[in-house]
Amino acid sequence: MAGPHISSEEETKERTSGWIASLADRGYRITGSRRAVVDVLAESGTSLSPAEIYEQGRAVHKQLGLVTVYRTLEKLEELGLVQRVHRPDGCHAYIPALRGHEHLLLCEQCGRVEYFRGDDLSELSRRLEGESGYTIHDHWLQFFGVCSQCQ
Amino acid sequence: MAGPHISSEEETKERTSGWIASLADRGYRITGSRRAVVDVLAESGTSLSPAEIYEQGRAVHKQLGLVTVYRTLEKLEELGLVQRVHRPDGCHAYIPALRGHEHLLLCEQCGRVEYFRGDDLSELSRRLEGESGYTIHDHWLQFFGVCSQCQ
DNA sequence: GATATAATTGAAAATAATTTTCACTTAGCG
DNA sequence: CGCTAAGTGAAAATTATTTTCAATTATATC
Ligand SMILES: [Mn+2]
Ligand SMILES: [Mn+2]
Ligand SMILES: [Zn+2]
Ligand SMILES: [Zn+2]
Repeated sequence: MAGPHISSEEETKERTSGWIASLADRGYRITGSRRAVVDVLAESGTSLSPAEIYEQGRAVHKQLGLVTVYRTLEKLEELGLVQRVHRPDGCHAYIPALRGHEHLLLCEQCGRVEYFRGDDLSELSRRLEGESGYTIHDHWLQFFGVCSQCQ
Repeated sequence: MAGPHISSEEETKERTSGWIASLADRGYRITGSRRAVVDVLAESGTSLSPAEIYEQGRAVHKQLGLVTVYRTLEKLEELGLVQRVHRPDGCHAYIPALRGHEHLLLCEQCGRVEYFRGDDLSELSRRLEGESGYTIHDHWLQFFGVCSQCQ
């Protein structure tokens, strides 16, 4: 059971090419604008809003439009590659999506995002089902704190 | 350790008067508009968006304005009495705030909200602190399912 | 490599959600 | 009762997002 882990440069490069391949597989064309959005978000260790992706993406592809950032996020989300992060201070930023049974550890200062596995909430879940009469399908678990860089 | 629990009519009445008292204590005036917003949200078993509060609130106080709904929510939030709920499908709805160490169980169908206690994530939290170098301050835990009514 | 064509683009316009402005009203104190 | 600062709703302004549209371009086919 591996602990939370900042993605290495290797891994983010793989993520970038994987997302590009997924877009192509689905029949979407690979354009400079889409490449820019993918590059920026796949290689970011922190969550980014559409406006931030736009800003950073223009460094890669200067004619990038904000509209295309929205449109590309929509497609990446549909492919299950990115998702919104929910935070107390706002939920309009995106991250590489959780894969399988994963949860988040978030830095309150810098927005850094880490992924972890290995929680076991099945007992609690069963207890709640019994007490409430709900059929439980899913859960979210997020920890908030300050990363070592920010301390 | 009590299980999750739909608030009784008694309890929601108390919540309503408690919120009104808190607003008054803080020096805010008690108006028909504020009363309407408080009534609607304090007595609701489901999360409500500002527009829904506005709509329901007009049944209580017909000249209520949407602006005042926003302004009242802002004050109730500042007093720690209400908070936004975060859901996969959107985070613009409000609920009576969690009190102390509580978490949510949400119905995916009807929006019903239940509160529970008694999770223990301290071991997991310590493990993550050790592995990540973060100092963890807080966590969110939410279960999603279908309530007994909706099944 | 050239060509055809449907997908994609960015700018501008439209829409939706929220906030601000403002002239009028009123809750709550004396 | 009055006084007055706080609060109101309508309308305007702002912000985030989506839609429209004419021009461009990625890719399949030759
Ligand atoms: Mn889990
Ligand atoms: Mn907890
Ligand atoms: Zn940090
Ligand atoms: Zn339900």
